Amino acid sequence: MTEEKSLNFIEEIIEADLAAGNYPSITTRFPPEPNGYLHLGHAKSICLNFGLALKYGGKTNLRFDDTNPVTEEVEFVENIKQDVQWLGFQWAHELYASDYFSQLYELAVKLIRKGLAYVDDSTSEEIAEQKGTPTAPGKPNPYRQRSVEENLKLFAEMKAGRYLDGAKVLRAKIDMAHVNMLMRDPVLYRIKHAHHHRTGDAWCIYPMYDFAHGQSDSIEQITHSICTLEFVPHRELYNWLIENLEIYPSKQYEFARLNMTYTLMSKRKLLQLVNEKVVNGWDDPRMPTLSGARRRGYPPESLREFCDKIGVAKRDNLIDMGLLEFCVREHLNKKASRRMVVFDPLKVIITNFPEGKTEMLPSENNTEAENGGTRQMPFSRELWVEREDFMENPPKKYFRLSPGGMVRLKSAYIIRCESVIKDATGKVVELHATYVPESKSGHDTSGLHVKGVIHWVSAPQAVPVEVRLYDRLFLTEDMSTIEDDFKNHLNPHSLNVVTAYAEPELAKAKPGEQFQFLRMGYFCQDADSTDRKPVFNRTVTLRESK
RNA sequence: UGUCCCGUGGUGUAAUGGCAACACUGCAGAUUUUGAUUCUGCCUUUCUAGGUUCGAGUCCUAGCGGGACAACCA
Repeated sequence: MTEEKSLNFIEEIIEADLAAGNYPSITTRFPPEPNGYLHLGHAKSICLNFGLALKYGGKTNLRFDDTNPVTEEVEFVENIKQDVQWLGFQWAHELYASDYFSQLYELAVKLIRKGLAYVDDSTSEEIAEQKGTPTAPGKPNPYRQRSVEENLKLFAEMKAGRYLDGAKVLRAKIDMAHVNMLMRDPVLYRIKHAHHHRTGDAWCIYPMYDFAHGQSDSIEQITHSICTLEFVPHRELYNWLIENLEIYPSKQYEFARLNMTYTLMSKRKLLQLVNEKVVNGWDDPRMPTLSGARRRGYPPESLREFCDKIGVAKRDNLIDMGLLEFCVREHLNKKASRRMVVFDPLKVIITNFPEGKTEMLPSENNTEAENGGTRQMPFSRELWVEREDFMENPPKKYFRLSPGGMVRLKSAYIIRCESVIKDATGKVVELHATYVPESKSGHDTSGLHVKGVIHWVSAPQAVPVEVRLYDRLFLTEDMSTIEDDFKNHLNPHSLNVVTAYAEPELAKAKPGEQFQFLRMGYFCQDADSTDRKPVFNRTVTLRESK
């Protein structure tokens, strides 16, 4: 019980802060911008932020970083909330950066009064040009010398809608020659005559990220503001603003974002796949989005376990998709009921089984679950088996069906292949077999020992189902290394739809229900299902060893 | 030709100056009415060079390598 898991670097910081009495308790936040759907990378951030608060008895706010009305929508807000809850977390407060627009405006005025911000009439091109480069200093322009009074008046006019988009911006007055480019008089406010999803047309000036995020953290008294590595250079500005605004000193810490093999985490590129209909929406099971994962059948606890396993550090990483699949299988193995479904059917006639007779055989739903129970499967003279489970000329170590060979039909009988029926082209169309009556599953007195066990479905009772077989979205392992269009790397076989024959019990399944199709993988019933045709998504294949 | 961040098995993550470990992957074997699960074993690791120290993956310096930074995006 005393085995202690080592701490990640953020936990170390928090424990040190708590031990030093720097904070009575911690407060974190998860700050998505509602301009797209959440993906696996966000799951890492969510698990981190909410997990920390849970572990140390603090709280976590859900705060939408909605300072750019042009790209943000209510639809995204709703889906983000749903995804966070699905992952299993509950926020202390649902908040919006836009809730603070008035306070933020006052803070900007305060900065102007202190002579630390000015209104600039330059175009964005001019500002970019004056900014210099990482190796060359920027240079100030004349607007930098405007008086406090003039800046106050101009900023008020910006707010009042006196100017067109892009005509003016408010900038911090720091140092145009600073080594950190973000400190070269960063833009704080820009004019956008755009409708905001929450504040409507109340505002025509909107704060930039750097003048909204840290200030929101401060207003909410966030103790540990955790973000990804690309914000490291922003930390200096984050602290500068807090200090000069004289507000609650939240502190920013950065960790490495999640990268995974054969996929992308860029919201912009994912949006492109959706818009160009490369995939069927944000929740397409091939997407690395949380809604895609949910639809594909990934249990939320497996995602949490995954986030726990990958850890939190500061070095760039590329996590094997196989690790996520491992976590998914681990949970599904314990939860999912077993069913038999034949994907590529080959007819088998049991020649010594009476015509018209149906025998009901019990089969275990899940031996891994404590009370998995059993279901009844019809057995009859005509069966479907997997075409792949028969080989006319089998190699040495093959232990499925072959001419004259025996195999166990799972939960049923041992059968022997007596003859192979072919069509004119030589294709195997049917197998004739005999069954061993004494070999009935659970009551086997035959004394036979066969190595192979295969799944099967009774042909007359078989129900056709649509099965969607998903594979990796991209063919390239590390998508961060490509230099051409990412769409060139799409896997043309990422979706393969087949009609399969299922045992009748499967017809009772409901959307969202998860199964293991014996020897075929884990599957989840899709919402596209109809009474006529149930649809199943392949969540993940079974592990396969030779 | 800048500043900042980061270099530990194939991939991740630990080791907090004192025997380099855990997970995933891979390989081999055992069990198995799923070639699944389960179990056992094995392979493979501190970027380089100096320095400090009784002792360095850990501290210092330099080099090398990777990443970030020049949106009125977040």
